Amino acid sequence: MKILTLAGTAVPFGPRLERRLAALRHIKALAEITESESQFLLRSASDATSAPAGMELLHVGAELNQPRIILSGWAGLSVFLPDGRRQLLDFALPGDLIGTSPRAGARAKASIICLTQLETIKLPALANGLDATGHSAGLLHVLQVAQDRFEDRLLNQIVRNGCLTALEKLCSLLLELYLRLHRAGLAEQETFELPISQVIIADALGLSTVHINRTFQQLKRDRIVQSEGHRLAITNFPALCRLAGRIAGDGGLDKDTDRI
Amino acid sequence: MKILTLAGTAVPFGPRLERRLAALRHIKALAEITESESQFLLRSASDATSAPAGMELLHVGAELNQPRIILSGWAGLSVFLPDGRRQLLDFALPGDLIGTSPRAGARAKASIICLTQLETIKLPALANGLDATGHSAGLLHVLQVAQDRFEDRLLNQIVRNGCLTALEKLCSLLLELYLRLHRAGLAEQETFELPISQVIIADALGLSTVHINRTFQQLKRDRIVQSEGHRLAITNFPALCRLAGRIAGDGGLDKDTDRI
DNA sequence: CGGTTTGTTGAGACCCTTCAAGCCCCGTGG
DNA sequence: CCACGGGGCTTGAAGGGTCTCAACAAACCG
Repeated sequence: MKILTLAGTAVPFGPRLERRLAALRHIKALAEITESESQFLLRSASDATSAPAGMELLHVGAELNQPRIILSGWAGLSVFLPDGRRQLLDFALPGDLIGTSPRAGARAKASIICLTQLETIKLPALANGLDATGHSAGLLHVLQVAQDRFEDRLLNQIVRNGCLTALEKLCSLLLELYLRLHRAGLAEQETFELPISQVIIADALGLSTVHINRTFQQLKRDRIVQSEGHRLAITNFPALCRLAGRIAGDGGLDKDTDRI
Repeated sequence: MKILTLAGTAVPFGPRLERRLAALRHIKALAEITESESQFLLRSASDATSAPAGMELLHVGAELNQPRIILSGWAGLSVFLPDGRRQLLDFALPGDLIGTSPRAGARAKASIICLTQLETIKLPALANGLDATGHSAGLLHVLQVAQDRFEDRLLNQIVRNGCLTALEKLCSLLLELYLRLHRAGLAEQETFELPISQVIIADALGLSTVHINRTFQQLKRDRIVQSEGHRLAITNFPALCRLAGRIAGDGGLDKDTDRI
């Protein structure tokens, strides 16, 4: 913990420090940053804050100048139609960067809603005052990688909601979630925590909850997945990939892209 | 045409110059650029090239380092599934910038297919060697605005394909196309050229061509649109907006955003 | 002019939705 | 302690939206 030995820096200690280090780990998983950039982040990160499920973390139109890292819990990028329908555009999982954009002055195009209790930690604005502080290259790259993955997920979501059947949609979503959680270290042995209700999955896939339920049952009946409580286990990975539309063969775990 | 008077620059004249000026107009419609940036673009733009319908302009995985402006014709961002299904993610219309990204080294996540005969003009790489040439701020802003609109359209496409009915999907798409063409100066009196077949619309909306056909007929029967040949006229704009899910009221023409 | 693409129409089947009801779990309050 | 209520999960039945298949007309193109 050589960070603590740095002269003149007011870095917290104990659990507060741990949260910041966790956030830093997530950042470093996106792109390589310099030691001085790490220090900058550690110093200017806030303490972790918690928000209850259902709370709106970011309103449509809000300026994207307040980056946060999700430490635990799930959130969802949502659009609400005038008549009450809701469409989930994307999930935000632990380790994901939200509330920011590589484009200075950009505004949120949709709300971010807590799907579970959510623990986040605020970071300094990464894009705006970068040049002044001299921490540009690495942090900019972090933003760009995050943006790149986000765009990948949007494209996948279009294909999912566009031309797949309900079974394929569900497989595609479960596979994406698994791969993302796996990369974040939150999935082992093809098993992961799925802390959201079937209502939310229905909103993401544009299906009714009743049909999500029946489709899920089919997936279990066919021994492709298996669940107890909120834990989901993939028991036939190749079949899941095939149904999800992924090209047969490897599971894509070794690839560096999110494309499914 | 003071451009021609510049000493030491090899700017073409006649129809070749006209194409470059058209491309420059499209760029300037995205964001303000300096006079020297304009000169840079005019000098390094290539001549216009034409590609037939069906041709693949950009392959998945290709590096996004060859910007082009569409001068005429339509293209489509497409994903192909192993079993032959196709999903159109986005349309590229005259004036749109393709084959580039604000992220240096980014790669195409989907193919770009000519939907009609397509006339394009190549520009110098805008993102890569920017700092060296000194043409950075304005051109970077152009890229970011283009990217921002692209992202807007992706989100709209998710909502469209996610939780709308066939009628609503079609209205939403027609409205987006109208607004984009209107901004590009290609629509007047709520009438525009729709040079694509119903098959392509079906691929974009994730519906069968048969159902697109019937839905289109319903739209005409309800006197919301009207068509002769490949020209489409919106005859009940408020109704179209309402069905498209837009909040009742203005048509959104005065707003600066693409959100529908 | 023939062949291909596009638009159109009908009939039947299938996927998915809606509505309704019941169950289980859990937190709340009496 | 139990009663109560709410949210999530499950199930059935009926209906509708959309698909597939098939055929044909019309437009387009070489």
